[in-house]
Amino acid sequence: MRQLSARETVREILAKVVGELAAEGLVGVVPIDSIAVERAKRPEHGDFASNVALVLAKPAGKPPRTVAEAIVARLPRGGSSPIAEASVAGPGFINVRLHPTFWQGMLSAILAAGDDWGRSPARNAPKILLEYVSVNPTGPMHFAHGRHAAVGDALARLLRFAGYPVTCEFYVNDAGNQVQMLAQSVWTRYMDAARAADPAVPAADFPENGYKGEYVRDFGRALFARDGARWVGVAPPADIEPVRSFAIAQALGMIRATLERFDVTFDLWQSERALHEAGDVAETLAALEAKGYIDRHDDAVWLRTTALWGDDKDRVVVKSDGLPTYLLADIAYHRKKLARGFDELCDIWGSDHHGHIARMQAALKAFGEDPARLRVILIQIVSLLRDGKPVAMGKREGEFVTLDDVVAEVGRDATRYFYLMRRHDTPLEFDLEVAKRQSLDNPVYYVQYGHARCAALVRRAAELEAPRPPMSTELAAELVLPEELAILRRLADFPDYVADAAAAREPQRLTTYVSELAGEFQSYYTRLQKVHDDTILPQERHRTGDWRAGWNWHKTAARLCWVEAIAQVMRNALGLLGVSAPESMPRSATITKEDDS
RNA sequence: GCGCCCGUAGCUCAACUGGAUAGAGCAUCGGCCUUCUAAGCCGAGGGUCGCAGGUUCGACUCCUGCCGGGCGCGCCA
Repeated sequence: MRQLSARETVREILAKVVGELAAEGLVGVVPIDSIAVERAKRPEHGDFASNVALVLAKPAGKPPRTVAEAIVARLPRGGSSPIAEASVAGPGFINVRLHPTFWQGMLSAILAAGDDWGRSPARNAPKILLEYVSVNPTGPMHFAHGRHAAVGDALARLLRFAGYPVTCEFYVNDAGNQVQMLAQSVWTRYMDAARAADPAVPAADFPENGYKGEYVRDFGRALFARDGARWVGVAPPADIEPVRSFAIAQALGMIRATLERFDVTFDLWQSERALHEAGDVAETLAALEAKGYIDRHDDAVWLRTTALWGDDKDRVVVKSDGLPTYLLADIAYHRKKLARGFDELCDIWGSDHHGHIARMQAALKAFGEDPARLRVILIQIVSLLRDGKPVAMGKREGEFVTLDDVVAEVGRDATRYFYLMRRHDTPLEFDLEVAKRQSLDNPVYYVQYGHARCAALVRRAAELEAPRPPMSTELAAELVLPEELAILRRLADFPDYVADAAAAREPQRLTTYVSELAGEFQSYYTRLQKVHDDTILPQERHRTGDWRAGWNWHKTAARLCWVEAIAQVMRNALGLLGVSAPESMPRSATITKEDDS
C-alpha cells in the first residue's frame, strides 16, 4: 500500500472531520480536492495550514473562525493520530503541527522506497503525447534548442515518475521549403567537391538564402565521396531525390547524435513526408471539407479558423501551387495522435510560435475535440552570456553557437541544470563562465557538492567501521535537532513537489527544490559544529583512549540513515532533471587558499 | 493597429494557481577555520510587487484601463 505524503495525510483527516460536520448540516459538502492544505510558511504556524474554514464559512453563513473552531475541536489528537497540535489563527486558518514521531517515521518510508521515493503509482492518469524539439533537419541544433530538449526530457521523466503514461515524439519537418533549400545548398557544395576533383565540372551557383554553414560543405563532400560524379549536371538539383534524402539523413544524424550526447531520447521520430505519402494529409483535408470548414478562393484552399476558434484570419491549407501548407500537415499529425488514443497532446514550442496555437486548437475543434486537449508549453528565448556579457555570434553567415558547443564547454550536467533553472515562460540568461565554474556560486556545482558530501560521510563511516543497525523507530527518535526535523519534513514533502510540478507541467520546480535542500543541508553541516558543537562522525580529536566505547554510535547511525535519505532524495530529484549525482567532486587545482598577506 | 507573454531588492529570479510579516541566489558590507570537504557557514543593508482603479473577509496573484519590454499577425516552417 502506498505511503501517503504528510500533506495528503492531513488532507484526509480534515476531509473526514468536514464530512462529519457536513453530515450534521453544520457546513456544506466539499470535495476533498478543494481542501487546500499548504506547508506553513513560518515554523511557528506549525507544519501545515488549511483555509478550508474560510472556504466553508460563506455558504454556511457562519463566521470563518467559528467554522475553524468547530473543525479544530474535532481533530483527533494523541493516540495514533499524527496531529500533535491544531489551532485557529488569523481570519480562520487552521494550523496543524504533526508529532515528531510522524516525521521520524517518514525516514523509514523514504529509505524503503529508495529510488521510488516520490513516485506516484500507475493510476487513471491521462495518456500524454509529448512532442518537443522537432527542429528542422537542416543543420546542427542551436544552443537555444537545448532548452527545449532539457525541458521536454525532464518533463517526460517527471510525468512518468508522477504516474502519467507518456510517449515522446520528434516531428521531422522533412517535407517543406527548408529541406528543399538544404538539398539545393548541399548539391552546390557537392558540385564544388566534384570540381575540385575534376576541373571540367561546371560551377554551380549557391542559392540565395541557402544554408551557408561549414557542415553543408561536409555534406557535399560526403555525397561526392559516396556517389562520385553521379549527380553532376543533373538539374534541377532539388528534384534529385537521392540528394535530398542524403542531406536530410546527414542533418538528422547530427541532431540525433547531439540529443544522444545530451541523454535525450524519443519513442518515435515522425516524418512529415511519411504523413503525406501515407495519405494522412489528404485524408485530413477531406475530413475538414466534409465538416464544412473549408473555403476555396483566390486559387487556394482555406481553413475557416476565424469561425472555429477566434483566429483573426482564415488560414491557407493548400497553396495556389497545389502544395499543402505546413499547417495542414501539422493538423494531420495532431489528428493522428488523437486517433492513436492520447488524451493530451503536449507540444513544446518556441514562444515565437504562439500564434500557431489558436490555429491548431481551431483544427481540433473542427474535429469535435476539446481544444484544451492541446497543451502548448512556450519556451522563452535563451541569451548566452560570458561573464555577464552577451556572446558574440553570427559574425560570419551560417555560424552560430550549437548545443554541442555549449555541452562541450560546460558539460552536460551544468547545461541541463541551467536550462531548467527558470520557468519556461521566462527568458533565460545562460552564463557560460558561471556554468563551468567549479565553485559553490555555480548552482549545479553546489547541489552536486551537497550530494557528494553526503556520500563522503557514508564512506567515511564505513572506514571508521561505524555500526549500522537497520532503521527503526528507536533509531529515528535520535533525530531531534530542529534542523534535522526540518530537513526530514522537506524530504517527506518530495512526493508532493513531484505531484505538483507534474500537474503544472513545470519540471524546473525540482531545481528549486533540490537547491533548497542542498542549501539546508550545507547549513546544517556547518551549524552542527559551530552552534551545536557536535559532529556526525568522531573526529581525530575524539579518538583518544577508549573512544569507541564512549562515542554515541546510536545517534551516529541515525544520522547516517538520515544523510543517506537526503542523498537518496537528491538523486531522485536530479535524476528527473537528467543531471548526475556524483559520489565525489574532483578537487579543482585552480582553487587555492588566499594567504593572509 | 490587433493578439499572446512579461514588468517583484543594484542584478538574475522564485513551487503550494486568492491567504498570515513578499522569499532566494549573485553582488556589497561585517563575522566564523589546530577543517566529519572553509570547495563551507552565519549576519546586515537593500522593496510604494510598473502605475491607477475595481472585485472581497483578504490581491504580487483575479478584472478593467494606462505605461514599459519581448514575440506574433506569410499562399514560410
